[in-house]
Amino acid sequence: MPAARPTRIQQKNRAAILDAALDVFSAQGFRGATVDQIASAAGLSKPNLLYYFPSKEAMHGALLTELMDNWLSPLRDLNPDGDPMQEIMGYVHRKLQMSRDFPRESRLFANEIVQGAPRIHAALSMDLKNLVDDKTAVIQSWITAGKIASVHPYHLLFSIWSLTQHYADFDVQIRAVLGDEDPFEGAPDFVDTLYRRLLTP
Amino acid sequence: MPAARPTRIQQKNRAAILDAALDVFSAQGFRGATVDQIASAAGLSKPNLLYYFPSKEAMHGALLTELMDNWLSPLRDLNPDGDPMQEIMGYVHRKLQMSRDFPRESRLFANEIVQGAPRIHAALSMDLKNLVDDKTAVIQSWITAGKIASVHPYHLLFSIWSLTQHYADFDVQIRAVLGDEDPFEGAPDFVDTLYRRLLTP
DNA sequence: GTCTATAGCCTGATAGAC
DNA sequence: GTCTATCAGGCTATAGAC
Repeated sequence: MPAARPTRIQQKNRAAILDAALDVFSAQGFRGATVDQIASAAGLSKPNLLYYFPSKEAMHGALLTELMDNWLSPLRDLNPDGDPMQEIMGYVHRKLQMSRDFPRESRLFANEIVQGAPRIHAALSMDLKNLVDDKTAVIQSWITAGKIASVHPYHLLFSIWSLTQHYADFDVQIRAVLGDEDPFEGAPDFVDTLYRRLLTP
Repeated sequence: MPAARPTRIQQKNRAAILDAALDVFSAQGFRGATVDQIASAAGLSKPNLLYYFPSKEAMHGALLTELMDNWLSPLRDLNPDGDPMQEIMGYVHRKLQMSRDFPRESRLFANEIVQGAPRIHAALSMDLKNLVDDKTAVIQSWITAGKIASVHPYHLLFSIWSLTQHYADFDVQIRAVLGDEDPFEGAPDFVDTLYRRLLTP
């Protein structure tokens, strides 16, 4: 018997569950989240939720793998044939926008990585490493060609990740410091200035 | 009856417990850590550990408050009367060193803040905010005096925090990408270049 | 597909002997 | 001060009716 195609209800429930799971996992971490919290956030009973996903671990894993691709797509889109400065600035701004628009995703990964990335270590040292090796080579070629100033390409990427994701991951701290001011008001200007001054040859 | 002064054994055990708790909390977060893990890491039985601290929560709280002061001391030391560029670069390098030498402390705070800082929210919006308001005013005065280039002082601090602490908090990711290379080999040069180019008038 | 009820495990904390 | 034994509550996951 062939595997049945998911019905509309199944698809809708599965999506609602993953959205609720993202809410809870990103706010509490894997261990801090409970299946009950996810179930009520999704508007389902706990056993019903476990009808769609065999375990709490399965939900978490599905989220991580489903989101990993989207998370890395801005870097994947860095175009070796584009204008170097424009490509890097575009990457920076797209990452900052993702921090603003998808803070839950950022915190999901932050939770996982701060605690040693037990569930995505393979993806980091394979997929991520390969992608980064590829793109740092591009950046290095731009440096060699004199299109941008000389910096360590890996640390350049680390700095972009840390700075942009900081606005999502450390959101409460930033808001505690800024008070009423919206963090994302001054951020685009700041990162723009920073990377232009760093990279202008 | 006056409170008895702690004996040497008490002091030694208390210190061993806090060190073990820092190990476990920083690696697993509050919810992920178990009292059993902390106890065996400290070489004590679980009830004995709970003889020194009334609860798991108490250990966590003791760590956070004890470490908060040390964590903020580099910023507190920013000297309004020193040479502006030298003061800021000194702050950057000291923060980077702390990331290298005290990664557990960095991850303890990262865990707490990513999950909404439920236990240190007051400290963030009081102590931290006051300190930051104070120091950003100093930085702004340096900008007005033309000693450093014009940047948003708050976002400048955010960038320093995020970039330096990234090397501790996202250590596994960085090592997965870099392979054998030591992250802290290229980091000091990179951050030095970055902030000099950003801040040179 | 969805529920109520519950099994079975883990964990924080306590009792009480030494 | 330190231990063994254990309680009580919360948690993941399953059983089984509908």
